[in-house]
Amino acid sequence: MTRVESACTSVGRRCRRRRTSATRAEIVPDLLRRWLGYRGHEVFCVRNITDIDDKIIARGRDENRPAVVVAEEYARVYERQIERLGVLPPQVAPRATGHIIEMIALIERLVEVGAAYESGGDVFFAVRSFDSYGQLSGRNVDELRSGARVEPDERKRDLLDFALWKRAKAGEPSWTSPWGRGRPGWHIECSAMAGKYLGTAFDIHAGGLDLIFPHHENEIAQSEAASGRRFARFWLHNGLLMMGDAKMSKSLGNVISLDQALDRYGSNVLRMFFLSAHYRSPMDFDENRLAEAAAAFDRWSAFERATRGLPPPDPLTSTVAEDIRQRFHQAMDDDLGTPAAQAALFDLVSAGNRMLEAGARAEAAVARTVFCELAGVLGYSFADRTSGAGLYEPLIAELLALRTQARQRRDFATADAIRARLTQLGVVLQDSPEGPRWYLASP
RNA sequence: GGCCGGGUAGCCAAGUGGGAAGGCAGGGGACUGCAAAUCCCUUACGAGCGGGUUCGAUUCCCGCCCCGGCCUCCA
Repeated sequence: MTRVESACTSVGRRCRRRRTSATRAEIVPDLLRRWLGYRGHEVFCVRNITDIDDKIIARGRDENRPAVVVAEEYARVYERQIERLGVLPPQVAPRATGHIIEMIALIERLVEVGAAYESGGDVFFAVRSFDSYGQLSGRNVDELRSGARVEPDERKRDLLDFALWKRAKAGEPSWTSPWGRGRPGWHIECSAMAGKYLGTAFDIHAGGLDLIFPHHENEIAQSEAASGRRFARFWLHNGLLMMGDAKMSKSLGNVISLDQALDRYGSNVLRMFFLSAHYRSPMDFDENRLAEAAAAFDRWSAFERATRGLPPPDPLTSTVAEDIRQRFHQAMDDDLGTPAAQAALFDLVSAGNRMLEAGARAEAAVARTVFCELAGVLGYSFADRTSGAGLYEPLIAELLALRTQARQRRDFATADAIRARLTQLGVVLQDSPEGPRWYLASP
């Protein structure tokens, strides 16, 4: 069993930033999960949702509704969106506000072991009490201190200490605690929920590179100071997704929301976009990239379509397909090397098309099987676009027959008009030696 | 200023101390009534710049330039 915390997702922090990792921080752990699963590991995945913070409180006040209600609404919208992206749902998606008791217990423990102290209703983590603080992000406590530009807070013993519990302010949601009414600070919720659902020590913690400091660093400090055990064995940090300068993007007309992108391109294309670069590299989000990804994915779906009707492969193997499977495995085993893995898939598609061209149908069927298997591991799915038109299917067939008749009497004007009209209606027509084929345009 | 990551063809993007993957776009050809799809050929004597190590560097080392992140509250 591999225990994974997929990402610390905060509801309050949505899409305002020029640079964000939110979507990638969902795609990347999803990829890891799928790959581990394919490799025979059982994966238990938790996605923490932070549903209480300044922004949520502010929004609740603006909308004149309880903050937790607002938060839950946004959380569900978020989850729906991520699901549309084809991200497998986690086994557990705990909410911070449902784990106040666990957080309080954790903070009490930290106070007990001398890693935290109460100060006028606030509780702070004493950073200097934790020797390896800064290790994950490669920071040194003294340098951090000299670089600090914030005015000293007299309630803290040390500038670097961070809040575990915040004394309640008027009009804010608060909970009772041993230190009076208040609410949790940022970071502690992730430690509490990870501890509860994954255990005090677990395998992999994923998240955006932007969270490495201070959030992940603080999670480690809190969790390890309390448990005395190693928190996460491995960290999977994804590079950021640059949304570009909002003004500039707007003038170029390439600013697009995740929902819009999903509507326009579908989840496969989004996935192609994200997996085209290595997960640790930074990448730019703009619509030209999406259009390129769409063109690239079209090549895959064309192959899938072309091989759909092939008889299932008999035991015959294809050395070409097996070589490619090897390449794919090797690329993915080496730190989820999706660019190389996908390159192998593109080569498989080329080889498969050549098999088709050469009439090697049995071998092409093997290529198809391997292709679908591997693309499936990456989370791609191929819908049947040659059916599903429901009642219209017989009508399409009828129009195709009319067009074929027109072509036979060399009435190309009529034939082309039928094809053009069908295209307008979202039915793509392609002639082949075996007769005309059609499919519904994506997404 | 400090720490970290990155600069590879028109665009995107890998691997590698010794032939620079793959995709998109472009050009030529085959097939086709046409189109689409597909196939074949083609597009970096060069990898931000300058040094160094080496028989040999895009790949290692040093310096510089540029881009980005973090270094602060909040998430």
